[in-house]
Amino acid sequence: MLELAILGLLQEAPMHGYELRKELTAKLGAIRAAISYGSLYPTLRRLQAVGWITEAAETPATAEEVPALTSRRGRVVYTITAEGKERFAQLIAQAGPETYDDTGFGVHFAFFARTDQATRLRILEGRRRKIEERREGLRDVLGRAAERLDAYTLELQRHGLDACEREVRWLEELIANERSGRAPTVPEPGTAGGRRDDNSPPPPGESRKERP
Amino acid sequence: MLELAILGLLQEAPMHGYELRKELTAKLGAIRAAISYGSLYPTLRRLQAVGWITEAAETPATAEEVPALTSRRGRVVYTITAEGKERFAQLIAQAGPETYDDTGFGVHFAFFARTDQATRLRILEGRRRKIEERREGLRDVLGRAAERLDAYTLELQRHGLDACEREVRWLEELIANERSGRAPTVPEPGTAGGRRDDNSPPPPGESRKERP
DNA sequence: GTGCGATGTATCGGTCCGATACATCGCGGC
DNA sequence: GCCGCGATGTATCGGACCGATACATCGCAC
Repeated sequence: MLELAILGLLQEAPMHGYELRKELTAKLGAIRAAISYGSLYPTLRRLQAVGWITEAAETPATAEEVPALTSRRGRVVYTITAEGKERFAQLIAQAGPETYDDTGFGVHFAFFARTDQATRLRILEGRRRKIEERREGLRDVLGRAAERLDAYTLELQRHGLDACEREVRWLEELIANERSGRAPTVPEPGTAGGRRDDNSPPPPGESRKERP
Repeated sequence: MLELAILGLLQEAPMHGYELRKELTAKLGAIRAAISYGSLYPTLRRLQAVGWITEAAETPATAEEVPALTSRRGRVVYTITAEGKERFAQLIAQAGPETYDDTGFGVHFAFFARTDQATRLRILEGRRRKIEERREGLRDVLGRAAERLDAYTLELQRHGLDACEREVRWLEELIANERSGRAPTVPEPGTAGGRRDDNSPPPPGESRKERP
C-alpha cells in the first residue's frame, strides 16, 4: 500500500522523504493518521533497489564551498522512473482482496484521478460488497447475540453499523455518478476543457500539477 | 491491544483459541475485521509465559481409551490467573496515547462495563480531543489546499470529515450520559437483579461496574 | 547569542497480518 | 459403506507497518 502511495505521489513531482510524508498525510489524512518514517525510509530504499525510483542527493551548487567541513547532509530527492510508472499503472489496475480493506481502498480512491473508469467502478463495487458484509455481520450480532453483550459493546456495534450504512450510501452515490460518466461531485467547472485530463496515459499531458 | 482484549474475554470464561477468536470478532466486529491467528497464538504463548493465563489441555475423560492410537490433539483451554486479572485492571485503567487511536479506543470501549466511570470519562474525552484534531486537519486541507487536490481526493476528505463530525457528536452524547450517571443508552432495566453473572470474580464485590 | 521549533534522514524492536499447513469431526450425497 | 467438504482447531513464517529514539541543520524570536 505504501509502495502504491509513494509511486503515485512521485508521479506528480520529485520529492524528498519529509515532503513525501507531508503530502501523504494531506492526501490520506481521511483514512490514516500519518505515515511513519519507520515505514517510509525502508520502503524508499526498497523501491530504489528494484529500480522504481532513483535517488539524487541535493547539492545546491554551493556544496563545494564547504565539502568536508560540516559534511552537510543534503536532502535526498526521489524521482520515479519509467519502470516505476509502469509498476504504478499495474498496481492501480489490479484489485486484490487488500484493495477493499479500509486502508487499501482509501489509497486506491485517492488516486482515482489516475485510474480508468472501469477500474474505478470495479473497486467501488468491491468495496461496497465488503462493507455490506461487515454490515450484515453487525446486524447479526445486534440481532441474535444482543443479550450476550453488555450495553457498551452494543452501543459500539450500533455506531459501527451506522457507519457502514452511511458508507454504503456514499458508495452508491459514487457508483451512480461513475456510471453516468460524471466526476465524483462537482469536479470544478473549468478544470480544463471540461474533463479529459483524468488519467495519466497520454504522455503529452504528463503530470499536471500546480507548482506556483 | 490484543493482550488487553484476550485478558478481558478470558475474564468472562475460559476459552480455547478458536473460540477466543470468534468472541473477539463478535465483540470487536465494529472496529476491526477479524483477529489473525498469526497474532493470536503467539500472544497466547507470551501471556502464558509471563503468567497472566494458564493453559490446560482438554482431556474429556475418555482420553485414556485411545491414548496413543490417533494421538488426539485436544483443544487447549486458556484460563486467566489472578495476576492476569491484576494486569487487566492495570491496562484498562491507564490510558496512553495508543488508547485514543481507532483500534485502541475500540478495545477499551468494548470493556467499558469493566471500567470505572472516571476512567470511562477520561477515555471518551481523550478520544474526542483526538477526533477533533483530525477533523481540524481535514478542514484545513479542504480549506487551504483544496485547489491542489483532485476531485476524488477532495471527496475522500469530505467523507472523512463527515465521519469525524459524526463521531464527535456520538462521543458528546456518551460523555453527557456518563456525567449524568446513566449507562450508554438504555442499559437494560433490571441489570442488578436480572443478571449478575457478567464478571468472574467469585470473591465478593471485587471490581463493581454500574453505580446505580 | 542562544534556545527552540520546524525541517530532515535514519534505525530498531515490536505488533499484527495474510498465507499456509495440517489434523479432526460431522453430515449429506452417491 | 465411503467420500468429499465445510466447520472446527492449532500452529508457523515472512513481511508490512508503527512508535520511540537518535542526531543534525536552519531560521527566527527573545
